[in-house]
Amino acid sequence: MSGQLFPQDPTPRRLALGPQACVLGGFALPHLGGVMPALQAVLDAAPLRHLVTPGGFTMSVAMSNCGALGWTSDRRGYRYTRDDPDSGRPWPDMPAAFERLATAAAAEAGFDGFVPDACLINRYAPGARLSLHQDRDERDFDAPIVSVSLGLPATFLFGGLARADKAARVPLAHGDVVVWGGVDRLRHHGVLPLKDGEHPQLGAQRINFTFRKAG
DNA sequence: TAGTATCA
DNA sequence: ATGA
Repeated sequence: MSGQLFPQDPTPRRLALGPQACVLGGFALPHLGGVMPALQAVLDAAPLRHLVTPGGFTMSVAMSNCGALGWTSDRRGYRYTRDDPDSGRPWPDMPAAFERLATAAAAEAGFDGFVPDACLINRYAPGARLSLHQDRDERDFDAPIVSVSLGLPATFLFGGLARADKAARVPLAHGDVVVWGGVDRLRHHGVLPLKDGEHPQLGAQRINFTFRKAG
């Protein structure tokens, strides 16, 4: 039962996290046939890597990107770049299957016309985590954030505008999508350390896509 | 402060 | 496991 927010409901499942924030249970599942091969191609061209924070710590989550802009971090700070700093080449194009999934999920959550130009790919091995933070490196905060969960279940933290606000704990399963925007766009969020396990399709890992309009 | 460790 |  761990991570099963929506046990036996066959229809579109939604859980409100705020006025303009929600979880869409299992929303990504019908799209995965097109998404998984594309993911493989993206990671072949831009391998996952562990970024370093401005404070000098290596992140436990391994990251890559596709789309016109990619999120990166190093000692100089956080930013979006056109090129992969590791290869010097542009980030791989965002696969059409990725963009369709993101746009459909946003529309389902009430954000019509979402066109992401950035997809951050996060890979969580057991133990990997992401501490509470805000997404504030984008040019404007008009567009929502669309976050897709694949593989092992995880506990998502959804806090408030202030970092000290108590964060809700939301179990996320394979295929769940979280969308937040509008008045909820700058809410803090994170992921608890991933528990060990084995997923039938993805093995001992969790993959997360975070779609944004960064530029 | 997109981090970690330690200690209640 | 959870929070300071």
